[in-house]
Amino acid sequence: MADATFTIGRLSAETGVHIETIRYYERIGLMPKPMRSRAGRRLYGAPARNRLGFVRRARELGFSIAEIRALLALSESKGRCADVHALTMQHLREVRDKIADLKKLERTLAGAAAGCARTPRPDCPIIEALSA
Amino acid sequence: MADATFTIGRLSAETGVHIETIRYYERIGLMPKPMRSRAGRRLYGAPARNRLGFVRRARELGFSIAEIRALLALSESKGRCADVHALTMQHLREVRDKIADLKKLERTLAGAAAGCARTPRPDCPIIEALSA
DNA sequence: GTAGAACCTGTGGCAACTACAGGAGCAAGC
DNA sequence: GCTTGCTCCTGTAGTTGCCACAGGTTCTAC
Repeated sequence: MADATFTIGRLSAETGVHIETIRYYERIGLMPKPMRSRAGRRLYGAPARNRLGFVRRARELGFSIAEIRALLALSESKGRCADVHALTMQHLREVRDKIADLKKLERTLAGAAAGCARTPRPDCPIIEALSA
Repeated sequence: MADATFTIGRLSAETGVHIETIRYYERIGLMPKPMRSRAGRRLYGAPARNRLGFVRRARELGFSIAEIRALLALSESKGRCADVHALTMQHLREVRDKIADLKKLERTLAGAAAGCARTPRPDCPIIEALSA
């Protein structure tokens, strides 16, 4: 648990990020290239675990890889809080837009489905709506 | 406007679906292979326009290609309205789940951003939250 | 007759992974 | 000391739903 270094399997287990995803993050430069054992296996330490945890939580909040790159740069360069705030607000706006879009969609779908449930006609009103 | 046949450019203009996308739909079998002119150009008629319109509207409602395939099959085989209704309700559930997820996200992001806005500390609470 | 639009096929790219294939190393039990 | 089975390695291809070329032909309008 407090080992200085550990392999990718353990990093994966501790952070909940798939092994393939960790290697993918390395490939695209989101995670730094780790040390290797004599046999060529990746060896990680606490900083890698922290960074990967950061990435995972940011991904869970829906930040894109590009946005996470920016957040990481800001967090490491001790960038101004205002920059982080701006990035977060930008993301928040996108999330809110998406919610609005989906709600509109929901109303349309619910309306179509309700019409269908009410009328036992042979011609389905959902299909009709799509064919219009 | 009432021509018997027209080319892909006109089909694109009339339906609002990109030419590349129409060819893509043909490739994956969502649209049938059209007739060809002697020079090898695709020639479409009203049924193709209707079908493509159907696909476009269904895509706008967020149905996946696989779901649209099912809807098309149901609409053409005069499938039971209940089947269409079930597919729509399934999709509606997915949309509602996504809305719920995004709302949770929105609250988290808004909370983090609000903390940041309120406190002019050197350490950004958003970064801290992600690092935790 | 020729300029430039519109069309053709085929391929590669995007996001953010996931899933192999085919091989090598490593730890533990017999 | 050998085998079993797990973990790891690289590299490539697949996923979804398209979009964007490149490099070529054909059609249309002046």
